[in-house]
Amino acid sequence: MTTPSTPEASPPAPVLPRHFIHDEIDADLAAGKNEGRVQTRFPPEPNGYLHIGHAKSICLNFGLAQRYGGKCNLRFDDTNPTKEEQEYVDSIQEDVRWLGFTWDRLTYASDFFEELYHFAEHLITNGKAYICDLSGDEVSEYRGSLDKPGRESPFRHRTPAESLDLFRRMRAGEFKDGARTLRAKIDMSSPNPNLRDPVLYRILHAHHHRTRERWCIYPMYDFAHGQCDALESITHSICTLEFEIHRPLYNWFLENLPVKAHPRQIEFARLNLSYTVLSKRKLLELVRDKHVSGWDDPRMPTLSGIRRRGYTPESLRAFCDGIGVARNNGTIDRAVLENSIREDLNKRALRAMAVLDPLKITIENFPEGQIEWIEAVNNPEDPAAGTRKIPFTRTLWIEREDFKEDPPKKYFRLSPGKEVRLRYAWCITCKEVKKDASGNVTELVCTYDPATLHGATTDGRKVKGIIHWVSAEHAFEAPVRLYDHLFSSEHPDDVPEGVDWKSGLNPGSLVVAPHPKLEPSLQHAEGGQHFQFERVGYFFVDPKDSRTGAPVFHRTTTLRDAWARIEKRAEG
RNA sequence: UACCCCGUGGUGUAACGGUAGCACAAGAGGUUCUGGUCCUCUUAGUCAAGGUUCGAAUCCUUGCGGGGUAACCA
Repeated sequence: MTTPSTPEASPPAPVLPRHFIHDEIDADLAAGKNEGRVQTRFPPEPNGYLHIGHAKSICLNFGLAQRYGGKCNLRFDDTNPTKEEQEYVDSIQEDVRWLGFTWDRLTYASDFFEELYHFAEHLITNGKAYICDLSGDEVSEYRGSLDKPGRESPFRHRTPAESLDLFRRMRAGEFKDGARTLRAKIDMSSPNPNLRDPVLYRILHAHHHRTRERWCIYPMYDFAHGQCDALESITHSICTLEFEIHRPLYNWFLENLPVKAHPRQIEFARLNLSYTVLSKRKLLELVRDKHVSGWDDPRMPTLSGIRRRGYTPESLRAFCDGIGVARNNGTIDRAVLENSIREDLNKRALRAMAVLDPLKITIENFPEGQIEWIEAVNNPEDPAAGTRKIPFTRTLWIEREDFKEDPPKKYFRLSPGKEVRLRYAWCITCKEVKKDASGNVTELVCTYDPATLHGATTDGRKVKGIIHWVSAEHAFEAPVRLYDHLFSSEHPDDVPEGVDWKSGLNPGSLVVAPHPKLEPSLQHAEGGQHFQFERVGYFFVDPKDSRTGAPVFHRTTTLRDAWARIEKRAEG
């Protein structure tokens, strides 16, 4: 007999939090716009690797499409051939797929170069754009400044016929880079500098990663973006706050061009994360100047770096859904990200024992040569993960920080004469401390209580501390890379005038454990697997550097550590 | 100095003129063979001053604070 499922019994579907963009879309839908369609796009420029800030945008754009039963395109905004590369195009697609999203159409702004060119001729013909012969410096001088209106270009009143001829000759390659531009004729005294006759096309004799040498004039972002949106029938063009001031121009083009659709631009605040930088320029600099091993260095906030660090797409999506979407500029605490991966990995990561900073102990009343195979749970959160056997022998490794000769108050771990439980095994008591000539502890001699393998002590004495261990005879060593914040300061972008932002780099962001001792089952760990090293942290088997039988571990994040907090508080 | 946007606990985000809620962080306790997980509880907020209203985080005005904008970048 099965219990009939009642509505109460089935867990409610997770409701993603609403935000202001939903309000806007709902209003558009209610007003009957776009035939009830919702279509978005994620429009990266292929000039760098995607980072976690892009993840927010990806989750937003694809998430909106999912929520409203619409579609989301992936569009490469490739209008500047001097900065864009195929390598970036490839990595971006990989990252979006990895995050778990499937685009409807894969497009490139360059797919629309011919249409954009004709749009430009249309503006010229209608007297709304002209060819300007001013140099770059002159253009910016004529533009005025934030508080001073601009002056009209002397070429502003060229006839449409003359401009059209010049524009065609620009395309034909008759002029050198920078010799002329196509400019919109809008308003040189507008308080919005974007409307002061913005440049639409510039001459660039450059190789483009897709169109090769086909073009020597390229549209500017403003002239390309909205029109591409319209050509793709995008309904809602979501972008970050710094484009807000471009919106009047975005709309001006759509109003003055023969486009069928009129998408709407909506801006939101980009993600900022503490203890890292999130600008492509700075990330590129870190890569180029070798402060990190590459775009996929596990300390990088890039999606490829975060992936190699051991973050899961599920945890990233949960993070992005949880932080909200608004128009306030703010910085998310790194701890929120860490919380999202801990929450995910706690449920799925297999447990194992690994001693990162080993200290040798000898159980003097445990027979030499004897091996006891002890059963250990693979994941207490998931019974289906089963159990495994771990070898216990007379000589073991324990964590050096799990022993203190002079234990502070509330220290539950090993110290002379004190008893602790070895996880899954027996309770031991420290009988003797061996040291080298300079006073460093080299070995502990302990005894074990054979009656304590399962359950408590027989005489009722309490053993509060539990520590992890590895059989010295069976342990193996493997590279274990311990990562920390890339920057020591919480807001690495906030540096005083004249100070290099890179001076905030954390010198301890990567520490390789010198002689970690791992339990034997870990030898067969495969690239891409997640583990929790009990009492230590979550670790990821690096798919890039690991080989069969020779895994390389990356610390994704530490476990929450109540003792560390107590210690820290005691210090100061 | 011009224009635009934004101000809700420490951080981020809800509340759509009607009980200021959630998450993270912080703190206290409980459970636990991970000082993990889990559970309970606590601290803590509407930038300020006026105005409209029976009633304002929400609408208006002013002030203050933060951010954006002057590439032939996106």
